[in-house]
Amino acid sequence: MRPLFHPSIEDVSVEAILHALSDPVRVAILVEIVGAACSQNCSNFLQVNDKDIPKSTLSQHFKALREAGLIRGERKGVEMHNTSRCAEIEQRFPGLILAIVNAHNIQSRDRRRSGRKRKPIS
Amino acid sequence: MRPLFHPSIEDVSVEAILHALSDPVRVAILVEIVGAACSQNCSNFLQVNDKDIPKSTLSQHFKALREAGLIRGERKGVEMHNTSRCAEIEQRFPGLILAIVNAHNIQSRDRRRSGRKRKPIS
DNA sequence: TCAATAGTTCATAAATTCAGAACTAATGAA
DNA sequence: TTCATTAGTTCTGAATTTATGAACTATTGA
Repeated sequence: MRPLFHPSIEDVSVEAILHALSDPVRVAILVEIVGAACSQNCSNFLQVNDKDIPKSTLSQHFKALREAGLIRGERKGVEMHNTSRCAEIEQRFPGLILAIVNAHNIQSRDRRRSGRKRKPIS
Repeated sequence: MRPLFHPSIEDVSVEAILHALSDPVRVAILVEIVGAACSQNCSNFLQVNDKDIPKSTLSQHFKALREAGLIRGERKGVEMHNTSRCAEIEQRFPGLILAIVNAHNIQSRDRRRSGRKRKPIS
């Protein structure tokens, strides 16, 4: 299988980062990968924000994150190990990822408070 | 003519902001509006980064920026006065716009240094 | 009333995204 | 080896989004 493409850090563009993170599923994936102690495989995300994501779609989302330079994916046996490249990006664009993740957190908190997206009491 | 739509600040979403600013023309417009002492009309941007932008396209770009909550547009006689809403957004998502504009500046500087996008010596 | 200016809307072609189906690659068991 | 399983990618067509020329609207000034 052909090796996955990863841009070198100097080829990472702000446009690509912003585009990648303008999708709520991709932000959720990145936040999870950043926060996790160990690398994450794709199948951990077949459910995101209470929504089922088909695995072909998920694969495209991971590709988008990889090609934007936000994560690194390494095939380890049968599964993929995904790790964040945020430290490199922090070097190149200081404060960018933090500000975006932070803004997303503020938004989620506000939405919870105002009662949007609340799970129905089953 | 029907009045232009502007979202209230609590309806502004991170996704919409990031999507709006994932386009280089729109970032350039926003940066210009933020940096300008007075409000800017659309026709100031028929050329952006040495590229001609058709006015219908430009109109859509301004609409995208308005509907993302990044700028406010007011019709003043025959032309439109566009002003930034960054102060409001700073209240809601501290540091976000600054980090993005900053990252774009770093990228432009790097590109100039590495010789990309250099105008041919005519 | 007419022409000029500034910008929007419409229509359609081009590009992008989504998701099911088929495929590939690695592993483990028989 | 061969088969089944698991994890993920690629293919393909449908749906959505974007870009832009052409037509349109609104305001101003002559």
